[in-house]
Amino acid sequence: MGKGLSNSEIAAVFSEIADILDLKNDNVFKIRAYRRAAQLIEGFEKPLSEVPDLEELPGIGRELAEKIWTLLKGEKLATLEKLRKEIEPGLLELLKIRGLGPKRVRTLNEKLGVKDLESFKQAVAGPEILELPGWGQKLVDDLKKSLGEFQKYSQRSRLDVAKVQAEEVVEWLKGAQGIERIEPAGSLRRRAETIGDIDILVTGKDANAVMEKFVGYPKVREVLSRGKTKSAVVLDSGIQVDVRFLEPESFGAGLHYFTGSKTHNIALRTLAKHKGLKISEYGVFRGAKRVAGRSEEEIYKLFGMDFIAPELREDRGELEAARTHKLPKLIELKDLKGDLQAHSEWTDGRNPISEIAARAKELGYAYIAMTDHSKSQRQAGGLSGGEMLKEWAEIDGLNRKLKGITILKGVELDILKDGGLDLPEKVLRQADIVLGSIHGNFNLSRAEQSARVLKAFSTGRVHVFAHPSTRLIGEREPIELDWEKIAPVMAKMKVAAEINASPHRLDVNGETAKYLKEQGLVFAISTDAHSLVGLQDMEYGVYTARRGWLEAQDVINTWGLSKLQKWLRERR
DNA sequence: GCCGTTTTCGGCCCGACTGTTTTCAGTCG
Repeated sequence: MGKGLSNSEIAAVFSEIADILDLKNDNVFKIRAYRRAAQLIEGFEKPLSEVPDLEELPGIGRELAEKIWTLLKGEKLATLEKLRKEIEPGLLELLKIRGLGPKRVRTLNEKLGVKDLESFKQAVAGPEILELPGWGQKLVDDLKKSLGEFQKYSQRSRLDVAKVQAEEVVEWLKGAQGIERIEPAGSLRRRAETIGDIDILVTGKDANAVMEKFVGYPKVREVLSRGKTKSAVVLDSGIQVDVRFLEPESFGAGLHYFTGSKTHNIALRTLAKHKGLKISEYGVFRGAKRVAGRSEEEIYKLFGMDFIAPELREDRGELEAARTHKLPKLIELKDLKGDLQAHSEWTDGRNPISEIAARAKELGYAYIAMTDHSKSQRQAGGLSGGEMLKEWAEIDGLNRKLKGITILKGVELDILKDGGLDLPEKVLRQADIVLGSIHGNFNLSRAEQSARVLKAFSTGRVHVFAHPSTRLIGEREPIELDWEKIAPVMAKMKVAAEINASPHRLDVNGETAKYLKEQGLVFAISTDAHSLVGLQDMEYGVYTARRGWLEAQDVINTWGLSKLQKWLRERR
């Protein structure tokens, strides 16, 4: 592993600089430039070290490019070191508390000597805070509440958790009078892997009725704001939900605006400006005249663009592709003809193979791969070569009996620390499909980790690289992998990249998938189900694939059984 | 700090909501 910083680490440096500048009340546009750069870098699909000319990136000029080079060399950034000395380090954390921005934090610091979470806690409890101009009892009470929430719920929610709660709120709101359309927007609509707040847009005849209905939702723990067109609440679960009411002629514009992403919106807005148009959440305007806004299609059309699916709206080239009519025809759930990772009671799954196969058939699949663990996964009941052969014999028997579904004889094979395979090749040769997975030694360096998987793939026995990064969302960081080196070998050895559909994993993620597709790889979207319910997670894998610009043909389990089998055998 | 088919200087996205105010500051998205 080199000492240079990764993209997300560089993004974090720029975010920190922006925060400190904010606290120092520096030039807002300079601050915006740093934040914009941080966002760009965070979502950038390949390592910045491989970008020949950083200044070509939008929002990166000479100074930021130089700073990036410094960080890539593993050197410290003088700017940041200097700025850090100019403020109390504990103040940065306070900015994350709802209701506390740079101005208030600065006031607290200057007038009351607040320097971190602890001293802030004391300040809101004491009497002096109420003497500050503009600080009343209500504000202080609100800040106390946000402080409590910050300590309890500082993380974002997983996509599946947020989606279910949003759907419940939508159902409830449909009971309000005069509702015409209701649509969740925001990162949830873009199917991002984690969700901050849930945004729901509504249009109809009676805004007041909608707001009244919303704040009366039984699972509301607290109403944060209640206005004519916008209200916000916190649910019992801790998730914040915002509801906005829009007039029908503005609904498309509002939906677009609140779906984001922010960078996508800014890019489109900039384009609009060049055409003498102004975009807001109420529509697209030429002067005072609204020229579009009822639907999103209408807005994109105005700019000569095809409709851009929400999953693509991350400012990763979608506007240009829409303008030149080169957007991908994104994969859909109905394109899937099978599931390529599932576990049975032979190892750590809950159900017998027969039940899983029956459910797969109900889901409309033509095939399902049983991929129980290999022997190193002791805690999961991993199988030895002999036991694996017995499981496959059971599958042979089931396949002779079953109609309308084919069970593939698979294995989720551990890639050992040294890159060795966890079962003998002569056993693996009898499998229909072999998934290679990492389940331990997560902390190897980038070089060691990459060499490990490359050695495993060089055997030619692995068909799919399963949950490559091994990250668990909100729980475990991804391992270090050098995709620049790994992708060409996977392409040559015909190893597909898995998009693990479990909402805990979503691995590979959308950005990586987009990059790997560009390197010529194919993909498997698999649920990794350990129960019958788990088989239904496929939708989350499809969302992730769509965020990676994948089409049906890029995904091997959209193929018919015979085409898939041919691909699986071709390497022998 | 970035950027340029009106500019290498002078712009940079902006509206809603709350609280503490009598017209606005701060925060948020």
